[in-house]
Amino acid sequence: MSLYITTPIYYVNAQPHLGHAYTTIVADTYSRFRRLCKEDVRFQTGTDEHGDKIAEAAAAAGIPPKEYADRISRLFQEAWPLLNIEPDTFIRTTDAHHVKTVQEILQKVHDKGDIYLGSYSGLYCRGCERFLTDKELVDGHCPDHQALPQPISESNYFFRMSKYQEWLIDHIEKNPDFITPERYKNEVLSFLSEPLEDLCISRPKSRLDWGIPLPFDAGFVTYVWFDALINYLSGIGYPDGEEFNHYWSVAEHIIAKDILKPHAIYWPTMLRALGLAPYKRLHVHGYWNINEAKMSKSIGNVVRPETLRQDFGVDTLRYFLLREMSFGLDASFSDETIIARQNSDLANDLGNLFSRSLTMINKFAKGTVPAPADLEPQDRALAEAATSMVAAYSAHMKSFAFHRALQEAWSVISLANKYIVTSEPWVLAKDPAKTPRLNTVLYHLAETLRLIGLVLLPVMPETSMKMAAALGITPEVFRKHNLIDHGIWGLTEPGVKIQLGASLFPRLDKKNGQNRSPQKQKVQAVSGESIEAESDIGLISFDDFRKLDLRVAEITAAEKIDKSDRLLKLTVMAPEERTVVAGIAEYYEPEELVGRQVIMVANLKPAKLMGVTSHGMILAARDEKGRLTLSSLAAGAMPGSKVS
RNA sequence: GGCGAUGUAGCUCAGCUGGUUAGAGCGCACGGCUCAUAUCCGUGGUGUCCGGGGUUCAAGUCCCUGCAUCGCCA
Repeated sequence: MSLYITTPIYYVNAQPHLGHAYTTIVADTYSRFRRLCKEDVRFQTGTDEHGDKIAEAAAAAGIPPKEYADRISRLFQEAWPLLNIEPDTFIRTTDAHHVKTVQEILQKVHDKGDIYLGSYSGLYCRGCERFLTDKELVDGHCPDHQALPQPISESNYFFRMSKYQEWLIDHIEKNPDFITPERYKNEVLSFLSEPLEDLCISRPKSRLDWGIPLPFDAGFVTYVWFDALINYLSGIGYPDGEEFNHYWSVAEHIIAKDILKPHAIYWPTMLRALGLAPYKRLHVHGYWNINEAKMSKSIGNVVRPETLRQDFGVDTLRYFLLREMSFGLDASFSDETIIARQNSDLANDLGNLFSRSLTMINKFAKGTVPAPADLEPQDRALAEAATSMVAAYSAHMKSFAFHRALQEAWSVISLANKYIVTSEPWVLAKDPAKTPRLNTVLYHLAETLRLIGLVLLPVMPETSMKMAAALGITPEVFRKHNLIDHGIWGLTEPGVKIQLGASLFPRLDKKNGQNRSPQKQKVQAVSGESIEAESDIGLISFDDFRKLDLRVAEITAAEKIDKSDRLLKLTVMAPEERTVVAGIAEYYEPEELVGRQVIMVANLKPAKLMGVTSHGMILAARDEKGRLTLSSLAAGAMPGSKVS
């Protein structure tokens, strides 16, 4: 069996963040899983590089759009190997063969009569890169960008999407797996219950130059979806080529729920117009909420995969993302939850099972896996559980229930830990007469670990390799292992030497992840220069803001500090009495300060300045002449009241 | 405003077509073991299964209604 799995191509207006990483890790894990089932897999990801926003960002950076796209695209290409993600193809919408394919398809659909010239007038938001309806506006402004949309009237080309509406409804209803999970299928059907409008697929060159020109009208470029979606075809060599014939019928797309409509409605109708079969399946996942806030570029609480890798390691990150989210639903990400997973699931359960089992084989069987003797019921129970786990795991992996698949593996890990306690190998080891029994127990542990290591390969490739290596399976041999031939009990050859290594997973304390600061999120390009890839760099999240304890402070006393020109020692009520040192002596006399209310950072670490310890910082700003002017309130407030 | 989803232990959630004392993991408390990464194993408890009404011999599970949260559409 073959399989073609894709992620969306990511728009190069943002650096890779957790959302991109999740989708791509899912695709990588699924690819590795199907390969582990001996299937032929083609895995594609890439970048989407045309459009207003890119042109504008490039202009702002003073470089050509292509150069800008090159830079950001490279960030994606470089990010994936760091997370052990191994796509077969990385497509870019600026690739020559993609451009050519898009034009061929446009021409074909145009020739067929499914693209026509129409006119459109409305209010256009540059931030959204689209026209807004009156009902979307809030006080005449775009609700997402707070900008005033511009009235524009223009001719444009439209794709006759409505023509295929009935066919699409029918196709979705006849193929229950076409869109999963079911909630998203229902959402699409609900949307399709209303008449579909035709899709505007062009922009006049006068307004947007950075795009693929329409082959039948040089005055226009194609817009967003007709360009982007076609990557799924151009990446496998449409219209001809063996790869295309081989892979298109088995295409499965993975997306986040925000681009459901283009993938579930635009794309199948485009394919229908082209005379192609629709893709096989569409897998839709939810969002990661970070520290309980919605992850969003505009809020700025994005998490960089690279930072996570440094803080927790690739395998922990991959395990966490797949174990914590049930595919399709939203999930929460926080340092606390990932650390909890690492400590309880990975270090305590798996890591410790692995460690204690290998140590016992080393101590009680001279470092080689012994041959099993007569079996007792609990041996059979463990072997049976491990074997049936492989089947249950596979079924869940096939249906994108990654968290369930992992739960299956962990129930065997838990059983193996109980098995050790009930069989007490350390007691057996003291009595030479019990050596056969001891050998049976140790063999069963080794074999259970081999199977666990095997099923973990798609999720945690490094850990899986370490486990195999420790059990005496070389990387060259292990790479050839698969679930069909090796997912069965009893393949460990007695006598194989084990290799003791370091712990699989360290236990973490809460300090991990704490070094993640906004400054560290600046991404370094290979050349070493820092790129302002998106507007949110340097922004802090609301949670960051909440860390600040800003309060109204009333100055009750002020005096100059000896030998300092700039420092004043202030006594403030906020509401408790504090001493604060402020560098405002050049601009304010002590006596004019008493009674004033200012804004103070109340939870700044105390610092000693010219021998006086300051417990806070008074906020001030420079005026146009460079003089400091103190912060103040428009009206009086209670000393100590919170500023927010 | 229309459609839909969700609301179960402190937290995160599982409970298929209604059927014996409602479950898991984490956290918490106590006990046991010592091979092991202060890890593992065992025991324990709490739940008005969102509120109200109804169908049924029997409802967390079906119907109606109210509330809350969320999503899509307008």
